[in-house]
Amino acid sequence: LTAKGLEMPETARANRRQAVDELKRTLILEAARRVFEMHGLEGASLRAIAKEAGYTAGAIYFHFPSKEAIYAALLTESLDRLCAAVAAAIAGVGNPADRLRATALAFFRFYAGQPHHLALGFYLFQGGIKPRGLTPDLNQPLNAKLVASLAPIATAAAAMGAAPEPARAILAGVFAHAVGLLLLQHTGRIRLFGCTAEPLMQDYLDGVIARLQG
Amino acid sequence: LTAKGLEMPETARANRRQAVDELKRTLILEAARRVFEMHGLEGASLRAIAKEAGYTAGAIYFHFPSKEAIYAALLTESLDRLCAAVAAAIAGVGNPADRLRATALAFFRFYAGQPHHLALGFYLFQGGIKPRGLTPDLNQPLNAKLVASLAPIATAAAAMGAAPEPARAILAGVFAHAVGLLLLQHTGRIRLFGCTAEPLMQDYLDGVIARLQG
Amino acid sequence: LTAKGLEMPETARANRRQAVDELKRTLILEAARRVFEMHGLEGASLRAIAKEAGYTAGAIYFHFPSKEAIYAALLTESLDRLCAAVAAAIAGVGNPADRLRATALAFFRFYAGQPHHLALGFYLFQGGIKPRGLTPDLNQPLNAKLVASLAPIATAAAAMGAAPEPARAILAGVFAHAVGLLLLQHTGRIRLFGCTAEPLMQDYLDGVIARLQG
Amino acid sequence: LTAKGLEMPETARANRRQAVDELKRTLILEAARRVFEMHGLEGASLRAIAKEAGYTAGAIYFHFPSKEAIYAALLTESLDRLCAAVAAAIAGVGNPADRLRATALAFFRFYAGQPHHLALGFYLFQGGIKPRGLTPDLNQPLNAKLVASLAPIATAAAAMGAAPEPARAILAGVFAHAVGLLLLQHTGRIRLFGCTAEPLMQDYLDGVIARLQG
DNA sequence: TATGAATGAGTATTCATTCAT
DNA sequence: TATGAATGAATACTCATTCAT
Repeated sequence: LTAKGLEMPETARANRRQAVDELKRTLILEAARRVFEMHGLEGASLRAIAKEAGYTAGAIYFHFPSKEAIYAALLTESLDRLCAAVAAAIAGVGNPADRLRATALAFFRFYAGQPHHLALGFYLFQGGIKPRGLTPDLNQPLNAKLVASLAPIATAAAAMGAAPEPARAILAGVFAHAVGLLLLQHTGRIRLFGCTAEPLMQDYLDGVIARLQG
Repeated sequence: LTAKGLEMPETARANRRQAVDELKRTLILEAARRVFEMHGLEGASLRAIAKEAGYTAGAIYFHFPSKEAIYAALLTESLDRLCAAVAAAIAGVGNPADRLRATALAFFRFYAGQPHHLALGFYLFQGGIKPRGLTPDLNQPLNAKLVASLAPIATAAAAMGAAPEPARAILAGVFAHAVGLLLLQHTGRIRLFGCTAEPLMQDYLDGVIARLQG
Repeated sequence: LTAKGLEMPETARANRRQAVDELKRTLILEAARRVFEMHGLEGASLRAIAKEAGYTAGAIYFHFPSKEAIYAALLTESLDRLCAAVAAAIAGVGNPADRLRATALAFFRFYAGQPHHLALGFYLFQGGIKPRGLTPDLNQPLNAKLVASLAPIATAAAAMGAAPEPARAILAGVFAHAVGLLLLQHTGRIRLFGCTAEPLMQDYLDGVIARLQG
Repeated sequence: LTAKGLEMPETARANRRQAVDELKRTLILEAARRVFEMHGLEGASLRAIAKEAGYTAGAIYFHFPSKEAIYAALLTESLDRLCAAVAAAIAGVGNPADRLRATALAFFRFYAGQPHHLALGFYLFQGGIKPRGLTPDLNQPLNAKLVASLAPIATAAAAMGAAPEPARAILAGVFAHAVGLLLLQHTGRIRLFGCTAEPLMQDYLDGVIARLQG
C-alpha cells in the first residue's frame, strides 16, 4: 500500500464517503416524504420515518441533527423542485405576458398537483418548525427560494412597463391569490362556493395581464 | 330581601349557577385561546389549557366533554364574532358596491387585527384535511358560518348584475385573495415583497368592483 | 301541634325516614346490579351506578360509605337470595337423600341461571373487595350465609348415617364440585370437554348419595 | 482469544444479545408475577410492573408490545410449566388407574403449591368472560394447553374401558372438582368446612377410579 | 455507522372521593 | 339530601432524544 499508483486516495475516499452520505440522506428524506404523504403531519414521527427508511430511530441522528432538521431539508428540497418546475415552464417563453402567466400557473399547478408539498409549505408558514429547527439561517434561504421561484412574474411585469413597486405588488398579489385558492382547494372548501380553483386562477391572471396591457 | 325577591328563589339560584357555569366555561376558553396563541396548535394540550385556566386537567371535563370540544367551542365563537363584525360593518350600507367592499374589508380586518382568530381559522382548515375530532356534524355548521359571513359579497355582486355563478366565483376569489394576503401578513413574509396587505386587498377589490361596473 | 292526637310522632317520623332510606338504598343496589350485569365488573364504576340510579356520584355517599360497600351489600343480598332459593327448594322434602340432592341442585341452579350472582361471588372469592370494604366484620356473616345455604346437605348426610366429619367433607365436596362446574360453564370452557354442566352435577350427586346409602 | 474464538464473532454477539434480551424479558415477567401476586389483577398496572422490574414504564415496550402481551406470556409460561409438571409426574407410570390419579394429583398440586399460578389461571378464566385483550388467537392455544395437561386422564379412563364420551365426562369432572377445591383452599374458605383440600381430592379420585374398575 | 435499550416527559381521559353550596 | 365542581392519582401508551455497545 504505497502512495504510488493511488492517485489522491484520501480525497477519493472522502468523496466516496460524502457521496454515500448524501445518498443515505436522500433515502431518509424520501422515506420521510412517503410517511408524510401517507400519514400526514401528525403521523410522521421520527420512528415512523426511520422505519420506512429501513433504519432504527437512533440511526437517523447520524444524518440529521433533529426531527425538525428533516422537515427543513424536506422543505428545502421541495422549494428547489418548485423553482425547477417554474424554470422548466418558462423555458423558451419569450413574450412577457406569457412568461407571467406561465410562471404563475407553474407555481399554482406545482402545489395543486402535489398536495404534500403544499402541506409542507403550510407547515413552515404556520410555524410548525420549532425555533431550534427553523433558525434565521435556514429561514432566509427558504424565503429566497420562494421569492426566486416567482421572480419572473415581477420581471415580466417590469418588461410590460410596470414600475418596480407595482411590479412587486403584482408579484405579491399573484402569490396571495394562488395560495388562497390552493388552500381552498386543498381543504375541499372550494366546493362551498361551487367553483374549481384553476379557472379562478386563470381569471385572476387575465385581469392582471389586462391591466398591465391596457 | 323583600318577599318579592324571595318569590322565585330556586329559579334565581339556578340562574346564578348557570351564570357561574357560563363564566367558567368562558374562562377556560380564554385560557385555551391564550395557550393556543402562545404555544400553537401542538402545544395546546389539555393539561396546558387546564393549567393556564388554574384548573386540574380532570376538572376541565366538567365543562367540556373533550379536548376537541374546546377547539370546537373556540372556533364557533370565533366565527360568530366574525359574522357579527361583518354585520356591523355593512349595517346601513345601501349601495351594492359599497356593501361588497365593506364585507370584504370587514372580513379582512377581522383577521388582520386578531391573529389568534386567524390561527384558529387555519386550524379549521387543516382539521378539514385530517378530521381528527372535527366531525362532519361540527364541520358543517362551521362552514356555514364562514360562508354566511361572506354571503353579502355574492348578494351585492348579484345586485350589480352578476349571474349566480359569476357571483359565487367573485365570492370565492375575494375569499381566496383575503386568505392569501392574511397568510402572507401573518407570517411576516409579505415584507419579502415590500408591500403591506391591506392596500393590496383594496386594489383587488377595486378591480373586482370595476369589472362588475364596467 | 299539641302532643295530643299524635301517637309517637317522633318514632313514626323516624320509621318513615328509615323506610325511605331503605328504599333508596335498594334502588341504588338495583341500579348497581343492572350496571354490573350490563357492563361487567370493570364497567361498574361508581359514576355509572349513580347515573343508572338517577343520582349524582356524590349523592351515593349518603347511602353507602364507599364503592366497595355497595359490592358488599350486593353480595349480602345475593347470598340471602341464595338461602331463600335453597329453602324454597327443600320445603316439604322429607327424605334425606332427596333433601341432599335438592339442596345441591338449588345451589347449582341458582348460580347457573344467574351468572351475575356467580360473578359477584367470584369477585368476593378472588379478593376483589378491598380490605376497607371486606372487613372481617363483613366477611364472617357472608361466610356464614354461604355455609348456611348448604347446611342441609350436612344435615341430610348425618340423617343418612354419616358422622359429623364425613358429613362436612361431603358438604365441602359438593360445594367444590358445583363451583368448579359453574366456573367451567360460566366461562364457556365446558365446551372444551364436550359436556354440559348440570348432568355432571347430577352424576356427582348420584355417586355421593349411592355411597351414603350403600 | 484464539482465532477459533473469533471465527464467528457476529454470531456470538448476536447470541449474547439474544440471551440478554431473553433474560430481561424473564426479569420483567418475574416482576409482573410478583406484582400480580401482591396486588392482584387490578393492581398489576404497567407502571407497577415496570417499577417492580426497575424500569421506566416506557422501557417495557421494548420487550413487550402491550400490557396484555405480558399477561399472555405469563399465562403461556404458566401453562407450559403445568404441562411439564404433569408430564414429569406420569413419566414411567404404566398402570392406567395410577396414571389417572397421578395426572389429577399433579394438576392439583401444581396449583395448590403455587397460588400465583392459580391466580393467573383464574385471570384466564375471567378473561374468557370478557375478552379484554385476550383475543381468540391467544385464547385458543391457552385452552389447548390446559386441555392437553389433563388429557392423560381421558386416555387412562379409555384404557380402563370407558367409552369416549364418559371418558371426557370424567376428565371434566376431575377438572371441576380440582378447581373447586383449589378455589376453596386458595381463599381459605375450606376451613369453614373443617377439611383440607388434598384428602378431598384423593377421595374424589378414589371414587372415580373405583367406579371405572367396578 | 448503526443498533437497540432506556429515559423522562408527554398524551387524553377516567376514577373514587371530598366538599361547599 | 343532593348537586356539581374539584382534586389528585391513576390508566396504557407514544415521543424525540441519548448513549453504551
